[in-house]
Amino acid sequence: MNLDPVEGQLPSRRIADAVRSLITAGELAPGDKLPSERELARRFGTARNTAREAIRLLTEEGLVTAQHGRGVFVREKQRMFRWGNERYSRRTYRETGLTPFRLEMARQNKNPRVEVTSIDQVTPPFDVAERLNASPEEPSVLRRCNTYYADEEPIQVVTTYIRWADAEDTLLLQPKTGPGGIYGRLEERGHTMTTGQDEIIARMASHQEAQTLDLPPGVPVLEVLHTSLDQDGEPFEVSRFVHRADRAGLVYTFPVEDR
Amino acid sequence: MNLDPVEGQLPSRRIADAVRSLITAGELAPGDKLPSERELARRFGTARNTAREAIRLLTEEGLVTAQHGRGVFVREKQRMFRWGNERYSRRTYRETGLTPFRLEMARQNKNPRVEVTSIDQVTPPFDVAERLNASPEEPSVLRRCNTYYADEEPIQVVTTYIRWADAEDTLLLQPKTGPGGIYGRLEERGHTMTTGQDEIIARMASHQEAQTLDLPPGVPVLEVLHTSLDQDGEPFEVSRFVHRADRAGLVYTFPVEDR
DNA sequence: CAGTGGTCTAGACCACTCA
DNA sequence: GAGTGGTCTAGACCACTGT
Repeated sequence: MNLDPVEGQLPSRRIADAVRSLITAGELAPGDKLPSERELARRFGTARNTAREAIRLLTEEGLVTAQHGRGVFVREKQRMFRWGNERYSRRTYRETGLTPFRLEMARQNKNPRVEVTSIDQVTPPFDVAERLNASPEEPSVLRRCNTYYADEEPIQVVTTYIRWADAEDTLLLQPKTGPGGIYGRLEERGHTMTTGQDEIIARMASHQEAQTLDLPPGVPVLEVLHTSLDQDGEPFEVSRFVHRADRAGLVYTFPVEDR
Repeated sequence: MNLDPVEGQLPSRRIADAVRSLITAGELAPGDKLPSERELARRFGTARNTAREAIRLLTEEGLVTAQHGRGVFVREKQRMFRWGNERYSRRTYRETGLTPFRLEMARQNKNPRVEVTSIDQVTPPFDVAERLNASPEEPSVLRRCNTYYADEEPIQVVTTYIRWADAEDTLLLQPKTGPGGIYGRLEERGHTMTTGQDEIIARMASHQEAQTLDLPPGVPVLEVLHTSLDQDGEPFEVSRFVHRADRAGLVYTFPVEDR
């Protein structure tokens, strides 16, 4: 492995550049182990901290990932889960009998599992209250928190908000919401999803999210704030999806109106 | 400023937790200056590197940002630029006479500028070739690279790919593409955008992107790979949008088909 | 057990900002 | 020029992994 040639200003950058070019050149393939921090330091004639700083730079770029006691490895390209407006298509559900999540898992040959982590009556966060026409100052909504697993790996965390008036005395208060899921129960309350709106941002994960999603450092999250509008154009459900961005992508297909 | 109470295992975590709770409690407002690294180290009885590690953790979470020679500051909440399927609405363009970018800039009272950084005939990257039905092994496409600025701050980098057969001998080879922009010229070649598809991922920026976009550390990018389909369902244009994620959000509104 | 990454110490010099 | 973050050194101990 040739690790000498790179010229540069800072020692840490020189080490990072040298390792990065090995990776992009394919000499270090995904899954390969990097030289240890001590070894890099020795070869470049620096202190271990300096080699460590170089590794940190590469980690931040998402190129490598460290494993305690084992080594630093070139990150594997992960298969992507794809979500988007198809997530709300009733046709797909009727044709396959599968929820969008289970359909995607079947496509990828993974074992799906959904864990309902909490169901309670809460005061909605400001952005949710705004979109749901609910009071941000009293416990006006039902909140359902779910974690979705693929082969026991956490993939997405979803928090669903429904106005309390629509939720009380229904199966929405139970973990099992019955046939058709939450949208089935909401139809019985007179809300049919007619329009969807997804607002998407990317950001670094909070401490807690990083733990729940078992996120390696340097991986951002994709956050989708979904609002369901019914036949009267009234919002009746808001969900916040948090995906780990190295495993999830979104796809939206839309007509472009002419006039 | 009360910085003592937090208990925890690691000194660096304890410092980070203490500062984080000051921020979330509002005692340190956006724009406020944190105590210096040396001061934090003194108060917590640690080495400076340990306080520095705490700052690094907070930077990674996107909570603070360091300015060389000035200090570390609580990050300002930035106004969001919102993009999405409205980006391709012809109606908005006809009603306002503004491109989506200029419209969004006008809404936010910012000065728009578009810089065409290159126009050339190239071999398309694999993902583009796939979506555009173009050969990935010969210079089969025109590539146009643009950087978009708001008040002279780089906001997004856009790379547009068009099959060479559709582009040659047109204004698409020039920086100024004429009335209606590139879609105007492509209509003259028989392609009217009828359907759009946006594929969205989030990731950390590459070295070069971080420089072009003037990205602070710890800020991911949103990448949108857009494909335009014409009246025959044939793809005729693919663009890759790279946005800095702390300044940009996406919004998609879509009908939910019933059957 | 040896080797790895994770964290910490106690210094040092540099580049930048601001009064 | 005083104070700040940026980088580096040369050690140290710990927790985890594999043989």
